[in-house]
Formats: sequence, C-alpha cells, structure tokens
Amino acid sequence: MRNVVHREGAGAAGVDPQQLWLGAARTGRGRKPAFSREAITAAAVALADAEGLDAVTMRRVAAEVGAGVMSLYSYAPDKETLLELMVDHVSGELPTDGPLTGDWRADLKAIGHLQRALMLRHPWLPTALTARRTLGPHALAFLERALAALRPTRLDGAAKLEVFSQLTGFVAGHVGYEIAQSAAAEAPGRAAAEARYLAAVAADGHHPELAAALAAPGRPLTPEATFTRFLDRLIDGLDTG
Amino acid sequence: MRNVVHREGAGAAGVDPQQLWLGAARTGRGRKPAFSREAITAAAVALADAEGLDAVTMRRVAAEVGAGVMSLYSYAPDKETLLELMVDHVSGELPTDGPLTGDWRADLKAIGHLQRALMLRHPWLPTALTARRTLGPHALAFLERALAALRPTRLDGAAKLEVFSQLTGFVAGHVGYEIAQSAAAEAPGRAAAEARYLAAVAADGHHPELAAALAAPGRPLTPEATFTRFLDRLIDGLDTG
DNA sequence: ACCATTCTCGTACAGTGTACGGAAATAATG
DNA sequence: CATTATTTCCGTACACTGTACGAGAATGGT
Repeated sequence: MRNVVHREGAGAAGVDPQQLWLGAARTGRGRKPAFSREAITAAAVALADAEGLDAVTMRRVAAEVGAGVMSLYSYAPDKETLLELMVDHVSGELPTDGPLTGDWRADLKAIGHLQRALMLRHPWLPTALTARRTLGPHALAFLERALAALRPTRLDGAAKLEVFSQLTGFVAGHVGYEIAQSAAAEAPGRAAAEARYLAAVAADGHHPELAAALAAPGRPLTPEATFTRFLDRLIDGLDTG
Repeated sequence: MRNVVHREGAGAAGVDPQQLWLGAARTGRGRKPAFSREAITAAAVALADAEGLDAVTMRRVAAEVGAGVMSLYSYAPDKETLLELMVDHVSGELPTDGPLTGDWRADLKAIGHLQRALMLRHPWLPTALTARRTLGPHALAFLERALAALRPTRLDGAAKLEVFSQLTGFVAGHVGYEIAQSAAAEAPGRAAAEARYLAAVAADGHHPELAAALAAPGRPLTPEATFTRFLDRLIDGLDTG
C-alpha cells in the first residue's frame, strides 16, 4: 500500500479527518522520512505570507523544502489537505491559555480581535478558510477556549458551536474586505479608475442616492474602528438563551 | 488594435471598470459579432448553477454557446472579468423597485433576505463575491435601493456605503456556510466521519468544553431561523449616527 | 540474506488560462 | 467598384497546474 495516512473513504470528496489529524504513528519499518509535515507546512505558509496563496503550488513548495514534487504526497494526500494543514499551522499562533475575565461578551470580543490579528498577519487566511475545513488540533484548542468563554451563557451545545462558527465567518469576511480595500489603496491607478467610474455613474442622473452618498463623504474611519463597531454590535446582540 | 473594450491601464491588475461597464458602443465598422456578452454570461451562469463554479472553464463556456474558445476574449478580456459579468448578471434578479416601508431597519432586513435568496439560488455566488469586485449596473441599482432604505438614518455617505458592503459580506459569509453545511449533510459518509472525529477528540480528556457541547445538543435550528437571528442582531445594533 | 514496508522522485498526462496571428467579414473611403 | 481599416472568429501553441504511475533506494524485522 502506498500511503498509510490517507486511504480514501467511500468515494466521498476530501480526506477522513481522523486519519489526517490522528493518523497512526510510524511503525519504524521502512525508509525514514527525509522531511516532515511540519517543515512542508511551514514552507507553504511562508510562501503564502510572502507571495500570496497563488504562489503556493506543489512545485514551489517542494523546491522551497528541497524535495521532489511528488514527495509532498507522502505528507499530504492532496493540495487541499495541504491548505488545511496551513490553516491549522497558523492557528497555532492563537493564544489558548490566558485567563478569562468571566464577562463572556468581553472575552468573545477579545477572541474576535485575536482572530482578526491573525488574519491580518496571514492575509491569505480568509480565502483559505472559505474552502472546506475540518478543525485541526490548534483550531480545536482555540475552539475549546471559545467554548469556555461561553460557559456563563445558557446556550446549548449546538448554539455555542454555531456562535463560534459565525464569529469566525464574520471576522474572515470583514478582514477579507479590509485586505481588498488596502490592496486597492496601494494600486493608486486602480483606485482612481474605480472612483472615476462611480463618479460617472453618479452623474448619469439615475442614481441620486449614490450621488448624494458620494457628495457627503464623512471622515474616513479606520478599519480597526469599523471592525470593533460591527463586532460589538454582533456580540452585544447575542441572546444568552 | 485588438480589443476595444479593454485596453489595460498602467500595469495594474484587473480591468478599468469604466471601460468594462460603460464601454463604447460599436462603431459599425468591422465584422459583426456572432455572439453576445449576454449570451456568453448567461451560459456561464447556467453552467455554474448546474455543475458548480469549477465547471466554468473557458472551453466549457465556449462549447456551450457554440463558439471557439478564443472568441470569448472578444467579449471579456479574461476569466476574472467573466466572473464579474456573471455576478452582475444574477444581480439583475434582485428587485429594485418595490415600495419601501419607511422603517429602515425592516427595509434593510428585507434586503438581506433578498440577497440570501439569490445566493441560495446560485450557490457559487458567495465564492465568486469573495474575489475582487466592481459594481456592475445591476449591482448598482440594488445599491441605490439600499441607500434609499438608509435615507431615514443620519449616517454619512461613506458610512452608508460601508453598511451595504458589510451587509453583503455578512450574507455571503452566512450563506456560504449554510451551503457547505447542507453539502456535507448530503454526503452521509463524510458527515459521519467528521462526527466520529469530533467524538474521538472530545473523548481524549483535553477538550472538556467540546465534550460538554457535544453532549448537550439542543434541537437543531433551521438555517433560515439562524440567519434571521444574526441578521436582526446586526441591523438592530446599527447606530443611526 | 531475505523480504515487507516506507519513502523519494523522474516522467507523463490531462486540463487550465490565454498570447499569437492568419483568415473572414464588414463598413467607410477613393 | 476596389481598396483599406477595422473588428471578430478561432486553430494552434505554450507555460503551468495537480497528480497517477512505478521504478529505485533505504530501512527494520525475520
């Protein structure tokens, strides 16, 4: 047999998470691995941090690690799985052991800010999270912490899990938007073109509200402040069940 | 010159939205187009609806409309642009002319539900929206309506635009999650494997909160109800400035 | 010494987006 | 009407992707 880690299931897409995360340890038999899942994942993360998710190709990662391309497949059954490994790898940067205040709303907000900071450090993360995702050990440790923060509420289990999932989704969405905005700001020609386009549309007479909105700009808000405001709204609005 | 619609700007990625959406009309000169942007876009949308976004390749779309592959490039400068055309195409399904109640929160909630319904009808939409996006005419018409709904508030222009953007992002995030959930439910082996994995993790003693959450399931909530709850929280929490 | 096992990786293949450039069609111009 | 400019059509080709296959190398158990 060719790859202990991932004999596939009954035709379904994706990899059995149990095999992936709790896979059997080496038997000792056979050739020794020349690389490690850790090292490969770290290289892929470094690549994504430096050049974006599109730069993460099997060939690039292999070159970075000094392996042959196909050797990667001994450590991850396919590229999608490698992405999941990357996600869990950076999830390890999230602190899971500080004290909780006991004010679950405050704790949850802190958790949201931690997630945002992580995503800003790894801008490819919101995109990678969109894909199918099984929780790896680091993500599970962080989930454990979020559940602990939610302990004071009387939400049932399913509701707690859902709150965490929604929170993560919200943060990913917001940060993804933030990143797109700042990327646009760094390409001045592009941003100017977009502004010109909107101005042209507003001037056509069929979009009075847009024209009014563009005419009354207001002071520019920092993304941080906007994030905090929306996060607070979301969490303050949660029912305690 | 080869393609009037999209002479590119100063090296920046993407296409000038003004050229794309307000491009000059035909001069009359030259060979007559055998297809249309509409038809091509509609074919791409049908393909995505039926077989998912991955099925939308230039070759497949071309075959579907009966064109040669490279002919598509006379109607859209690249594939990313075709995706934007698709997004705006389905955005045309959003109603923009019903009466507003005057209760801006209610109106905004209705807008959110419309967006959700659209995304459920075109499950690839949340994914496609994640990418860079310039507002096409249909999206602009809908934005116009959202701004009208926000008229009773005293938010400044930038804040209104931001609320719309955040609302769209939130809905996309939620529906994307909804779709992933239901897709997992339809692959029973996969879902069972995931449940087994979580159970195994909960049983390891290091995740007491997770174990507790899984033990106290609560009745399953419909996605619709969950969406409504989160949407209400978000909108009820908005400051009127 | 043999063998089962495990890992390494060169080669190959199907599939992708799209650059290039010739052929065909059309309208304006002489 | 002939010419020419313009626009569209599309076959071919290329670089690049993920990954299936399978031969060879390394290891530990017997």
